[in-house]
Amino acid sequence: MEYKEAKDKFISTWGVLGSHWGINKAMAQIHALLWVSPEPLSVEEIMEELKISRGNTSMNIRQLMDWGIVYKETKAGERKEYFASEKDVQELARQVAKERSRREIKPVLKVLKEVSNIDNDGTDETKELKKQTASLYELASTMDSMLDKLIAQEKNWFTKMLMKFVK
Amino acid sequence: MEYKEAKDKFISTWGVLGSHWGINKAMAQIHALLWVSPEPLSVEEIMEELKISRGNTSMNIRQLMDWGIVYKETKAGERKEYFASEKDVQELARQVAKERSRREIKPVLKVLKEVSNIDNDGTDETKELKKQTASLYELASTMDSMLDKLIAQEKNWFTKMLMKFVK
DNA sequence: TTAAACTTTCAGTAATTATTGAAAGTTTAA
DNA sequence: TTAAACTTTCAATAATTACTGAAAGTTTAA
Repeated sequence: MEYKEAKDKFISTWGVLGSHWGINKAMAQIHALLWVSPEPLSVEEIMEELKISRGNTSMNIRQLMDWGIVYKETKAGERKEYFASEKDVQELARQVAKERSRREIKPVLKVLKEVSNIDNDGTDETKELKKQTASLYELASTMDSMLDKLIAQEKNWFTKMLMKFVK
Repeated sequence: MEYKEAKDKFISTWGVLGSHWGINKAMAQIHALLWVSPEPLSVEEIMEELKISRGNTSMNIRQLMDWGIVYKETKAGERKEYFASEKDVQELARQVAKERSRREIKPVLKVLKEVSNIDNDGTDETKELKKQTASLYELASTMDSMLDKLIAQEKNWFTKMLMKFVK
């Protein structure tokens, strides 16, 4: 496999993975492109490489910056903006964990807590609702605590921890 | 909050969470409904409760069965089929982990391995592509090994493991 | 200032994904 | 058998989501 083919395969696969995980294709592909690019890229270059419009590029770069995994860079003496991705895989994992926890897990935990704490009126339905949402609450909060730990720790903590269990 | 309100809130929240994670709303909501239902439900009952069509109900129940988290049950002397969800939260987590690993992580690992192993032609671009896809490969395979462990273990392993890190 | 070089926004449109509902298929009791 | 009771399929349609491109906005150098 040649460079170009391999790169395109990676970008395309990353796009597909993203869409399975609720991240739009363009956003995932821009990230993939920057992830493997040795130099920061301009909007023009990204548009050109991925064959997407200026608007689409601009909006998705912004989202990647909101997620904290893409940065704006300027080259001395140039007006144009360039974009580069966070290159450290641990840091990438930390940021993604942090954002998904904040945006998705935390709000669900809140609902699970509320629902599992409704008054017990003694019916089977209510008992089951309380029991089942409480058990999901436990699972989700355990997982979320783990993510919080991960987010708070230094870079290598995650891999170190995983290694204990994998080896 | 009353029973009905709490239940609807849970079902709706589960639907939203699903769509953030690439699972369609109807599928997530049917799962939520069965998860908190003390008794198995018929297709009619599910349609009625969630206000969705027969076809939609049927197709999504089938997917839930493919995922291994919903079962068909028959009541003695009745022709109609009833459906019940796996009620154990650990088992639910195991099944979801198993399916997502199989459907999404494994194929991505395959691509990452291929791409990171292309010939090094000495250019910066190729070096960066190899380096960055290799580091993703490491992360993803570490995580996947963890999932495999989880999938293979007895029910409590997951929580036990997590507890070590959370406490 | 101003105008060139660039970025962002957003209404309109395209593409994708989910849903319906009726027809086809299946099972079972009589 | 057969026909009633049920389930599944799938073409048509609706709903959602993503994308485009031109206009508006911003920044900077002269």
